[in-house]
Amino acid sequence: MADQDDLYVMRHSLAHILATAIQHQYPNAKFGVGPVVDNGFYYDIDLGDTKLSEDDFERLEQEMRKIIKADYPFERSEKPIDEAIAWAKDAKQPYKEELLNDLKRAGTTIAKELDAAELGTITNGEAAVEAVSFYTDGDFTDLCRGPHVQSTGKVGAFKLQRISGAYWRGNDKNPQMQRIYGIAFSTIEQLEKQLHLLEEARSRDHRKIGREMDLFVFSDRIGSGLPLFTPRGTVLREELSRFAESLRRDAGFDRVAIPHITKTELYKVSGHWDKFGDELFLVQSQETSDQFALKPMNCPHHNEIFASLPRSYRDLPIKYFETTTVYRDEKTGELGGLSRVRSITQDDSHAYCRRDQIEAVVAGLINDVHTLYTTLGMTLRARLSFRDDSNKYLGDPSLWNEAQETIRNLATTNELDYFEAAGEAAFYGPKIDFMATDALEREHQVATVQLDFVQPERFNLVYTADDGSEQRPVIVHCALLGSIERFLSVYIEHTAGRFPVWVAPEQVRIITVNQEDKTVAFAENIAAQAKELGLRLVVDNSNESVGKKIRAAELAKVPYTVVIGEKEMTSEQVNPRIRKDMVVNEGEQLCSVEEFLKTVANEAKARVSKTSLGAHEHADRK
RNA sequence: GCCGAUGUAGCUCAGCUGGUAGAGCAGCUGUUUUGUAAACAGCGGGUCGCAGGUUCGAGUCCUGUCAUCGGCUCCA
Repeated sequence: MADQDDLYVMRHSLAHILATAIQHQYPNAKFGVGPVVDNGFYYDIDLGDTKLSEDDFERLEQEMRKIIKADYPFERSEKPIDEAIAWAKDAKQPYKEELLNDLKRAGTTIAKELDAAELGTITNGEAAVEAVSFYTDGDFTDLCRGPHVQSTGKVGAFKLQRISGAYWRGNDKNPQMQRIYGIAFSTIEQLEKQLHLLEEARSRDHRKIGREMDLFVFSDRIGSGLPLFTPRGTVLREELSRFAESLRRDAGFDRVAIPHITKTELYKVSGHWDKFGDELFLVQSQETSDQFALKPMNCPHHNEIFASLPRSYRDLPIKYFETTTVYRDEKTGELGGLSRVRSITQDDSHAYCRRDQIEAVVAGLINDVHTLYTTLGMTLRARLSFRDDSNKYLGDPSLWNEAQETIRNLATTNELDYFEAAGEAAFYGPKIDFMATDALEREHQVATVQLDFVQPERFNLVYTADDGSEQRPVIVHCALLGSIERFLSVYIEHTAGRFPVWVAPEQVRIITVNQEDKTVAFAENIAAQAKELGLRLVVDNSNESVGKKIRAAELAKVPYTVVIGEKEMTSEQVNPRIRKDMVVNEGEQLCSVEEFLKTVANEAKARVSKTSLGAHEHADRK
C-alpha cells in the first residue's frame, strides 16, 4: 500500500531528524542505528556518561520541530566504501565505521548473515559492497539506504515516547546504548488515536486489573516471579484449564501425574541440561548425594511413563496430558506480572505416535486449539517455527527437514493462516506456534504444537511394529493455553476483566434494598438456589445505598446484578441488571428467580460469551 | 543478567531548596432503612521498601541491597 510506504519513509526520516536534534545538543554523540518500528521509530545513541531521561524529551522535541520548520532537503550522496570508512573515522562514529567495515567485508550488516559469512556459507548472494549512500539533512549526514521524504518539513505528527537501554547490535556482550523511541503518524488525529490506544492498554494492564479485581498478588517474602492466586483468580485458572482439559479428554488423552522434582540426570539425557542448565532451580537431598532439580518441563517425565512398558504399534498413539507447574529460574530483569513468571503452570500433553499417525494427531490438536480460542473470542494466526543454520539444534538434519515438511503440509491441509519463521524452533524440533489477536489488535503467542524426533532417540523410546521390528515413536508436544499464567495475562487484557459468565469469578450479585430480616432471608434463599445450580453468587446486604452497591457491582465487573426489595418479594420476579458490555437479548428482563438462575447456569454451562470484547470506550467511568 | 526510572496508609497519590507525615477511596463504628453507578458523621491505620552513612536533625542527601516499571538479551 502506497500509504503504508509513505508512513514508513516518514518515520524513517523522523529517526534522522531525531538524530539531527541529538547531534545539535550533544555534539559528541555516537550514533548506532535508527530504524522504523511498529507505530514509529527509534534511534540508538551512545552519549558516554550522559544519561538522557524522559524529562529531556520536551527539549529534544522542540529541537526536532525547529529542524522540521527549517525544511532542510534530504540530500542523497554516494561515496566509495573506503572513502565512507574514512568519513566515519573522521566523524568519530565508531559504530558507523563498524557497519561500513561489515558492508565492505560481507556485503551485509545483519548479524545472522555475518555469522554465515564467517563460515563461508553466505546464502543471499551479496558480494562485498563497493559504494554506499548517505543522506544529509541540514548539518547532519547519516549512512542510509533511504528513501526519505523530500525535506524535513514533510513529516507528520510525532511524539517521543520512551527511552531505554539497548545492546549494540542486540548482543549482550556489546556496549549498551540509549534507545529513544518515538511514535509517528501522518496526521495529528491518527497520532492521538494511537496515544488513546496506549492509554486504553494501560487501563487494561493485567497487573492493574489483577489488583483491582483481587485475582492475584505477589509477595516480597515469597519472591519475584512467583504469583499467588486469590480465590477469585483461582476460579479463572480452574475454569480455563477445566475447559482445556475437557478438550483433551474428548480427544482421547489420558491424564497422568508426576512429581515436581527429579534427579538432574534426567535432563542430561534429554539435552536440556546443556542448553538450560543455568536456569534450573537445584534441590539437594540431605541424605543422598543425588542432585535434584525442580522440573522445568514435563516431557522427560512423560517419556519415562511411556518407556515403563513394552509398547505395541497397536497401542499407539499413546497420549498423556496434565496441568502442572514447572519452575524456571528466569533472570529477574525478564520477569513481569503474569506474562513472565518463575512458576509456570502448563496444560501440557505428549502424544507418542507412529509416523503414519502424525497427521491425524496434529490435526486433532489444531482442531482443539481452534475450539478453545473461538470460544474465548480470539482469532489465531500460526507461526511455523523452523530451524536456521546455527548449531543450537539437536538431531539429524534430514529428520528436521522431514519434520518441517510435515508441518508445512499440515498447515496447508488444515487451512491455517500461517507464516514461516526460521530460527524460532525448539532445540529438539520444529513447532506450530499459535498467535492470538486480542481486542486491542495485539498479537500474543499462546498455543503450541511441536514435533519431536530427538527425544525418542535420546530416551531410546521404542514400540514393536507389525513386522516385529523395533521402531521409534514420534512425540507431538502440545499446550493449548500454553502457560496458564501467561495466558491469563493475555486474557485479562483481552477482556479488560469483563469475563463471560462461565469464567467470571463472581457471576451474580444480589443487592438488598434494606437490611430487614425478611429481605436478607429472601436473598440468602436465592443464594442457596444458586449454589445448587453451581453458580458463583455473592449477596451484598451491607448498610449502603442501593446506588452505591450497584456501582460497586459494576466496578467489580459482575455480569448479573439483581436488586431485592419489597417489589421482588411480592411479585417473586426479578429484573436482572446486565453488565454494560454484554449483549442483551429481548425478553430477558422480568423473570422469576428460578428462571433467571437457570438461564445464567445454562449460559455458564454452554460457555456462552455475551460480551462484545472490543475496546469499550471506558464504559466503566462516566 | 544489562541500561534507565521508581518505591510514602489496603489502593491512587501529595509532601517546595533536609526541621520529625497528609488527602481521597477502601476499612471500622454510629446515624439512616435506602430502588438501579458514590447518604451523613466519627474513628482507626504509616519503623516513608530494607540496611548502613552524612548531619544537631533524613521521607527528603550519599552508598549498598531488595522489589517494581520501561526496554535490551533470553525463553525448553
